[in-house]
Amino acid sequence: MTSQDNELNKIRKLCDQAGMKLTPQRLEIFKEMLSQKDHPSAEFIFKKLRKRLPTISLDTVYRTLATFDELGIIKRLNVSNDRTLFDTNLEQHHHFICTRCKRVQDIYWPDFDNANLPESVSALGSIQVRHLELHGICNKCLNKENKNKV
Amino acid sequence: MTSQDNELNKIRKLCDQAGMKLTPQRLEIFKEMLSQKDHPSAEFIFKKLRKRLPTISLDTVYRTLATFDELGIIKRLNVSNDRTLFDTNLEQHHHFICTRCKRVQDIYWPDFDNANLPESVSALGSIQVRHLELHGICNKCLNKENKNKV
DNA sequence: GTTAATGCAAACGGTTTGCAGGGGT
DNA sequence: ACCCCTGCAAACCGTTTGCATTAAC
Repeated sequence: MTSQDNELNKIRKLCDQAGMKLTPQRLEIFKEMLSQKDHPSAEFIFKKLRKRLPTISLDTVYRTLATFDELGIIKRLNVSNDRTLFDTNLEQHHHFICTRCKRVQDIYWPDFDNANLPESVSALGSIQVRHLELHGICNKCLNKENKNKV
Repeated sequence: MTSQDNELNKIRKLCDQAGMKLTPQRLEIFKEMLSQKDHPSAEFIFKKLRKRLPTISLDTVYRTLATFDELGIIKRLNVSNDRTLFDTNLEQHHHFICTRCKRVQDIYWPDFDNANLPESVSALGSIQVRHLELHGICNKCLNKENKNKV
């Protein structure tokens, strides 16, 4: 069984369970999302897919991503003020956001995930998600900066 | 010297240093922001101020908050998808966001602020800001829930 | 008097929605 | 055959901007 078949089975099962039709658009959006290692916006997915599916519309991408988010297949991110990003990585992880190029990189820090919260914090309510956002300048941008100086 | 005078001196100095005029709108927006313990939106400030300054416009509030943000007097928050919130708390702190009522509470956790980042994380670039977002249900909403059950 | 800030209204841009036609089951 | 999904276009809504007027310096 190829990984293509695997993906197809996965999304077929997911649509089935949710009582949704498996349309070519949903399938392609699903595949495109999985192929993205970073955190694409709806518009990015739309532009990539238009090459394969010339008639696909941006609002279908939005609708589908919203549905996938509700089903828990992907997650909406709040990291940017201007456009919503989507995350296909469902593992517990955090983000490093470059203030220069806006790239969002995944971070894993299990020791922090497992650390106890201070009493003063856990007393505020029932805490379900802990998400760390680091902001700074990524190596790629730092290197560019150094090259310009020389 | 009253705290009113203190505030007035502070904002007067800030405007002066930035070569900005001290207008009644700026003064009142500044005062209103300081009086807010939570994280108001531009529209919230606008609505509160309209009682005192009936002719103030929403875009002046936006412009002023943007200016204050650039001057470092306040900070923009990215925590909500729908509206931008502003934070007057300049101390290093984090946020607990109630998924039910959307209230944003400040969190202090100096041990975490001072903890070393894992090598795999610090190697990604120059990290300047660490901001933790906890999501869950705040006590106020939990209490409401319990009352409804009884 | 000079210059920057305000208020108005209109633009903007990302996202959502109503609707009619089309495609999956 | 049924009904959900799509594509189109228009609405939506928070935010920004151009411009003439006004007010701070």
